[in-house]
Amino acid sequence: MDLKKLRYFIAVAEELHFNRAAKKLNITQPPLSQQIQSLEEELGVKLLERTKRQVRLTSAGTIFLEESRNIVSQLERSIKVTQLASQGKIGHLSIAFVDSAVGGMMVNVLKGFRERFPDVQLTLFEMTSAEQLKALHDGKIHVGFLRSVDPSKQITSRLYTNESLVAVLPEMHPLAIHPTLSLHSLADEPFILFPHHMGASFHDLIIDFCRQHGFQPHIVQEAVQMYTIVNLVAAGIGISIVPSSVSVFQRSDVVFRSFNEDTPSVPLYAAWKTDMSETVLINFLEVVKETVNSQTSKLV
Amino acid sequence: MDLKKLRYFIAVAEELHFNRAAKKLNITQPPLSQQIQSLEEELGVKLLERTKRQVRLTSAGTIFLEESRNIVSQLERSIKVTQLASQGKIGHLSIAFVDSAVGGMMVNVLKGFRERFPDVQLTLFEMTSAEQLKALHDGKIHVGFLRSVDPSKQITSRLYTNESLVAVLPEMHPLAIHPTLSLHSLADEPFILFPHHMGASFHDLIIDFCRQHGFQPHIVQEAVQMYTIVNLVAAGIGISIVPSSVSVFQRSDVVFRSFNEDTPSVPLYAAWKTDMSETVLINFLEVVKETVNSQTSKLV
DNA sequence: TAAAAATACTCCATAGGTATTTTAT
DNA sequence: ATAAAATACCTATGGAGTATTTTTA
Repeated sequence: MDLKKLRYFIAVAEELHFNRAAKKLNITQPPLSQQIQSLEEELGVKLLERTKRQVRLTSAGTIFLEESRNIVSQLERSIKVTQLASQGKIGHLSIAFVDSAVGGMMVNVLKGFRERFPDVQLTLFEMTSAEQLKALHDGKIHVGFLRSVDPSKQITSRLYTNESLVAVLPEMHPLAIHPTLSLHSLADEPFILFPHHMGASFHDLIIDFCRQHGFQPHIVQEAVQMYTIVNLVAAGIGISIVPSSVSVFQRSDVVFRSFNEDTPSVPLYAAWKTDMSETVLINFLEVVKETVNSQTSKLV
Repeated sequence: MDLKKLRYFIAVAEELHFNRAAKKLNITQPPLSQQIQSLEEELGVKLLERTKRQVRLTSAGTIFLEESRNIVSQLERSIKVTQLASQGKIGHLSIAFVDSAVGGMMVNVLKGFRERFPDVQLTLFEMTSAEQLKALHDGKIHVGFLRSVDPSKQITSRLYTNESLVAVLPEMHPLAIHPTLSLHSLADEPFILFPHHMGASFHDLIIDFCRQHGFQPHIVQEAVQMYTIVNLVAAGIGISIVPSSVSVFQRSDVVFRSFNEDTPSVPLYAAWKTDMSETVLINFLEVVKETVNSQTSKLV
């Protein structure tokens, strides 16, 4: 069954005149008659009554006209939807991020993407870096913002930002009176840290940083979310070292202090499955790149 | 756009393998590849990812697969519906009848039709014969059961039944004590009759009947519906003469009495537009004919 | 090397064209 | 006599076939 036949039938049913319909369809009358005949034969149904110098729809023809219109318009709609999907203008994108990334440019990325692709549905997940890598492998998310790279070639990463480290202290802490501090002054402090087993990289970064300055931090508490760590510091459980972007999350009883020393930089990567070539993702990564560029140029 | 392409695409999308899909479609692999290519070109969208020795759907392809399935199944449904309509197995039929016809075989006709064509919707109207002829001309009803024929050739009528006339008397009327009566005994009675202006034939039939037996009936009241007439008789307004089938409508205070004389017969016709060739109507008239035959044979 | 899709090309079915006939008013 | 659909016949596009090449795991 060719959709063309349906269009031809619709034209004849609308004009109730083979010649006019043929003109409208930019063909001549005989092939139109043939097509309608073949359509009727294919259905085994008389659709049109050719009589008394005029064409009339049979009742079955009336029904088939309605149906044909539906099918043709549905096909047109389907084609449009498919084309929009292939251009990444509609569809769905699942995005994960480590909680400490929210404070940075993430919100600008999301705003920019939503502006350019308002009909793409975004689903956001907060996950640790390790959870994100697993979710990427499993195809649960399309893209992640995380702090460690995958060893395999199946995941592609791109550096998004590099942050320095800052100390988090209770407001009443003696060291809080200075605008900056030295790392070794924290040597005897109780530390709250991201757990090693949930992602070695960030944990080890802090430990190494301390070791390079002559001490082994005394860990009294582990916590997964950076904002949990900040809250624990506020409660007086201990102090911590976090990526600088966490400091956008201000709360009472807590202060952030940068170090006199150069700190190691904490990377934030955007990561996606290497073989994932969906246009929604390509578009999203494009917006990510643009956002990074515009932010960086502002800083200059 | 040929629906064939959609079917081909569905097959490939289901098998994710051109050779197997081609086998399933009873064609060879090369034309299948070509058809899919031409479909992709027509849409301007890559539907399938041919890579690494395997075929995969793109996300746009996934959407188009869903859409294609819908379109194909809708087309199949549309064809079926149209075929059923052309066979008169679904659809709609508007039927009118004079009120006095309900008592006769009408109910058997309706029952028989409903049995054979349960998916045809019937709409019933009670109308006078004149109203029915107008409604037939206007295309408001498909078929009518009425007591007069249309002079024009546009309406075809077929005799359905012929009834005799009976008298309707109040129960307490002196003439009611006899099982039958003579027409001339009604010569001085007050008559309730169907109005002349609403359809001359039945009115004139009664008048002529009386005249042939030597009197002019004294009309005290007119009423359109036969059952109204019966109720008026019950109320003591007068007496009347009605088609015998009206007597199936028994009510207290009223008796029906047949005449000693031969009465003129009152015809009941089925009537329809001559150029109306819809199968629902043909089927209905067939059932009408069968019902008449089976009823008649029962009487024998 | 082998499996699978793409390409090359051949053939025929059929859509669409022109010319003409049939049909109903 | 004329308007309109059907029919006859021709041409050319393109769908399906066979044979072969390309690609990649």
